[in-house]
Amino acid sequence: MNLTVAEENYIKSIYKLQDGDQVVSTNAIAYDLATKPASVTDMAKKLKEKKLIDYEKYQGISLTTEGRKLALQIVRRHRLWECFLVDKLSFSWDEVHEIAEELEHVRSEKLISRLSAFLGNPTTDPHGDPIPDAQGRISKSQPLISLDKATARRLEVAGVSDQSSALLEFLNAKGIRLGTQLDLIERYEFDNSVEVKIRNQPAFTLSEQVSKNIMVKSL
Amino acid sequence: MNLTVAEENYIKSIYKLQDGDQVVSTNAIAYDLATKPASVTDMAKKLKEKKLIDYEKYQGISLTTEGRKLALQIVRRHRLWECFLVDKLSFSWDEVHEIAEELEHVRSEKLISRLSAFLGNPTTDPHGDPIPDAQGRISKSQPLISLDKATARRLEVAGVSDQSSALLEFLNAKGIRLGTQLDLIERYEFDNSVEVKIRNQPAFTLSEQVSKNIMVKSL
DNA sequence: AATATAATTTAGGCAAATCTAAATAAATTA
DNA sequence: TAATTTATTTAGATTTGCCTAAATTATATT
Ligand SMILES: [Mn+2]
Ligand SMILES: [Mn+2]
Ligand SMILES: [Mn+2]
Ligand SMILES: [Mn+2]
Repeated sequence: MNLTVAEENYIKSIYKLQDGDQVVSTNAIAYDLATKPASVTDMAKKLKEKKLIDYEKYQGISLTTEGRKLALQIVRRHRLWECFLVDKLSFSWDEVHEIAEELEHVRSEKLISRLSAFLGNPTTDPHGDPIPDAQGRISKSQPLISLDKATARRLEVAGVSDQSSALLEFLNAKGIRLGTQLDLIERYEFDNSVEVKIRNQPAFTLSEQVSKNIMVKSL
Repeated sequence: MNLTVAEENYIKSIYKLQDGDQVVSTNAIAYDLATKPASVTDMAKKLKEKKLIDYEKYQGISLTTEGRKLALQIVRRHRLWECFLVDKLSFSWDEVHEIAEELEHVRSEKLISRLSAFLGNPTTDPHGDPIPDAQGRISKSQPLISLDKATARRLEVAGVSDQSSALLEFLNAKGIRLGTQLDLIERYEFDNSVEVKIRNQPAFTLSEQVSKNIMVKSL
């Protein structure tokens, strides 16, 4: 199956938005890809033709088994390149998405398997997201909870659910990155803000907006 | 100046074929890019519009100063990626061109400067070709001669002028790579073949076809 | 110089990926 | 339920990059 760059971007977007096996709306895809709903309808017809999505008009879109398989390969490439940029080229986690968005379209089995080996076959990317293996399998880790719902006192940052540069830069500034250990000091009911502390640093407060997007595991 | 992938490939091809400042023919570009002369004419009009080439119909094509500047950046990206593939991902020199042909189109100043630093700011690629610096300057090395014209006895392989997989694989098989030191044993006038020897190995003969494409410097 | 051949350009078309505006269907609200 | 709002699709265009076939220009050969 040979996909164009545009087709790959659609497949990946649908995969991301599906999150399980719900059906995805035309509008949601258009918003995610910064394009127009009419364009999504056009592409939906093509992808259905290629048997990569299930689609009946007005009924939403979902990936076929074949489509999901391809999506996982694209996601794998994207996340491996993000690792490369951070681990080898010292980019920070808020700078890599855009570049990986292009690198992910260079298709070469050998390139990707070698890149993966070169990086030590990582299983998560710089944002804590899992990297599918060459067969598209995702090793399931312990389920994460968002910081705004956490109850345990000792926590470790294991991911971010919003990957906008805005959030990532904010977290950079606060000294929060993947693997950072946090003590949960207090939760304020009034605005659902939460006070946390990093070892050897003064405590500080995070808004619900922020804490909702920080995924943690308890230690 | 924002170029499409197709435009970048044309600019790079013109740069390669120009080799100095000759004018390049429609046919030559079509052949190099495996496309049709009519398509080249179409693109020539667009690139002229963008002031990247000088072009008057029937008079051939040449890069403007601006066009050459862009070409050098593309060449830089291409060759740096080739270095990455060989030095870091252990590809052999006959496998990297195709992949670099795609990677070269990922445009990010920062990516390329970091990649270059990561590789130790190399000045030649795995085929012995020079890598322009960020300003497009090419450090001129001592001029190379092809093996079929060499006279000195002790030689070092410093490049290949034909980069087809066929030649590169052949050289691999013979144990000839960049930096290989050769003793020139004999040149046979009859067919212009040449007998060479690698240290600690039996001597062997190379056809003119082959020796023409091996660039050497004398030691 | 006339003719033949080769190189190049033009004309006309096609496919991919997008768009805007208008039409239609679905969902929500009164 | 009827009206309104929202979501989605269709119709019709545009841009980019490519193609084939035919016309034109340049070059080489007699
Ligand atoms: Mn992408
Ligand atoms: Mn990521
Ligand atoms: Mn290319
Ligand atoms: Mn090269």
